[in-house]
Amino acid sequence: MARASSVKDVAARAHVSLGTVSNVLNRPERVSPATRAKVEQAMRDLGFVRNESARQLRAGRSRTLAYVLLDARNPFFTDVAQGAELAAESAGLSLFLCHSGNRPSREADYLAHLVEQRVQGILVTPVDPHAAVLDDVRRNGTPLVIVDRTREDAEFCSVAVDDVLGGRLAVEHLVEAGHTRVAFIGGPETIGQVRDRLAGARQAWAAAGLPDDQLTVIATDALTVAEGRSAGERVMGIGSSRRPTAAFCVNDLLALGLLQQLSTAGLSVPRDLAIVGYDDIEYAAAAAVPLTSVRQPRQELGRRAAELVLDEAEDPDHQHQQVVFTPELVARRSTLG
Amino acid sequence: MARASSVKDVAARAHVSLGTVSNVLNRPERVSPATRAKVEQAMRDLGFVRNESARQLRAGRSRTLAYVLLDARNPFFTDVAQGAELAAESAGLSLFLCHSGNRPSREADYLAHLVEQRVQGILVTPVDPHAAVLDDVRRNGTPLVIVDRTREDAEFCSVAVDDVLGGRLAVEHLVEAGHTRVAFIGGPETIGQVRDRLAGARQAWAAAGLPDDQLTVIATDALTVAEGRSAGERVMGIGSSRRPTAAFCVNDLLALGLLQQLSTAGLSVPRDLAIVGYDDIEYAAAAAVPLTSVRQPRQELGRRAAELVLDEAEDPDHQHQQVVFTPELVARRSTLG
DNA sequence: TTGTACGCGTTATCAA
DNA sequence: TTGATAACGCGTACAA
Repeated sequence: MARASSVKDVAARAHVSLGTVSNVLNRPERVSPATRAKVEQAMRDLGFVRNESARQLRAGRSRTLAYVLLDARNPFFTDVAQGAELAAESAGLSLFLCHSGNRPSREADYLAHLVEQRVQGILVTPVDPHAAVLDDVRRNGTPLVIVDRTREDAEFCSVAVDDVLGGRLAVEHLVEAGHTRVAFIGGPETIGQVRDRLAGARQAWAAAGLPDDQLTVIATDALTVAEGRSAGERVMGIGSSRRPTAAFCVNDLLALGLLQQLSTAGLSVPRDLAIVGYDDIEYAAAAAVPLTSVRQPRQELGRRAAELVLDEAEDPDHQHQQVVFTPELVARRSTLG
Repeated sequence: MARASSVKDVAARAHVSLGTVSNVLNRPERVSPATRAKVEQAMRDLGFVRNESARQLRAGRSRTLAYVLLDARNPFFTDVAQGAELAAESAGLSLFLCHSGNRPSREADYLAHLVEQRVQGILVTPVDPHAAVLDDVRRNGTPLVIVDRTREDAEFCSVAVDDVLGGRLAVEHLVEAGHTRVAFIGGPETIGQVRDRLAGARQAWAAAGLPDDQLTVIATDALTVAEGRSAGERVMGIGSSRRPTAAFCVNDLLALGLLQQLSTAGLSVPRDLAIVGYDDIEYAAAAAVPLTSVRQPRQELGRRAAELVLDEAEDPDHQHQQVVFTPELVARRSTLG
């Protein structure tokens, strides 16, 4: 396949100068209709396509945003991506999704590549929000916004959801329904979300005057359906006199696994065990027993993150902000019997 | 924030010429350890980052692949993306995911942008495999592979799965289980997959010597959970003497919706209705009643597509290939009672 | 071993 | 209205 044609080729074919071709592209009003037609014809003949690398080299800035995410298979992240996509589109930009698969090395690869590409801005849900790679990006001057994670220092913009509040909402809901023995299912605690939601759960529990030891923590190794099933086995292993009557799962995948395990074992939800999930993914409402869940404004999260990164890119007086959204409980049959 | 520093800045700071800096980057063996150290120190001091646009302009080729997909929220596509990601990684490339959201205009935007970026190659699951935008990409010389769709002409490489066979496997499985009234649920028929799987279903049905009118087609407007629920209502509206005893759904989302609708209505799966889905997404095995489903080698699909696009990019003698993978039925409780 | 000079494709300035 | 030319940052052939 021959080398793609350039403005120079177009100019030659249209018998005009290179500057005129450029004018046709960038200030068409300055060029006479006749020559413009000639040039446009030449472009069609040659199948001319602007070379974005050259434009960018010249302009010093690109027309793309990127979102580096942990796991494209988790609907939470793809919804966030969708929100960012909409914001990017209305700013006339492309959004590239990069899938780190939870691996620090691949995440670092992508970040480095994006910085080298001089993208306008990067959104990232990092494996570890304190990793030095993020600071490297900052030092190289590429705007970066942390999504769904937070850092104590105010070196970056971030958008997140109030997970402590989310945990509180979930447990308050169960307490109001009269439950006095509840299981908290989730882990590992290295994940900030897990810690925060547990903290919120404990706040609500204490506020209701319930004894500490009636809020059982069942630790999992990951936030997956399979772990949910295994947690279900452990819950059922608890003697019935001490068994919780409700469970709060750190995310919907766990809740779905738990639900499946219970119905396999012939138990009924919510009669034998009420369940609250977290994230309100599409499959939550579509489960065999529709799942009560804590909904996060996912699209809004992505949209706001994209706006912040653009502000950082364009406004010299940009101030970093930590945006915190408010979650909301959606009650369904898994707690309403 | 100041302009990012260039090789020129590094050269000035290290008191060497610009060519030497370039040598440190590209042929470090040619430069003496002493000056090399000096240059590397200057790079660190300035936070120097190569400008990929300039490199690419010079080199004429980029270091990225892209996958333009229909719906990032469908696990099928993200699994394909994962396979492509692995292949890209082992070739030392980045893979950018672009989400068209099933909209032809956004798909066209992305394809145009990628061609302008001169990416090494594009994988695409197009809204319409016959759309002219694909031919435009080809004419501009960017290698392109069609994923999970096919075209009759051999203008492109493509990777797909044998959907006729998949349809046959599903229905053969139901026939072997003794079902003689079966519903085919899916649509719209503008989607090639729907047509092919239906064709396969009919083949198997005819081969078993069963009468045409006992294979009922229930058309849906989309392949979503919500449509599955609505299909469920329609199935249940059929008088019990004529009601199918099994359903074959064109994808797992439909099957999950159907399953949910049935259990809401107090019917049992598979006793009242056996269900076969398609795709074998993670949630299929995790459903309240684990779903029998037709599995496609999704990661393999992505991996192979990436390999083909790289071959097209690198081998001047490249021949287009239509790769067709073989699906496989995974039997679970939704048909095994 | 190090330095100089040119070109990649585009855009913008300035002169004609 | 159109044309000539410089510059963006990098890589490389060639000269010193």
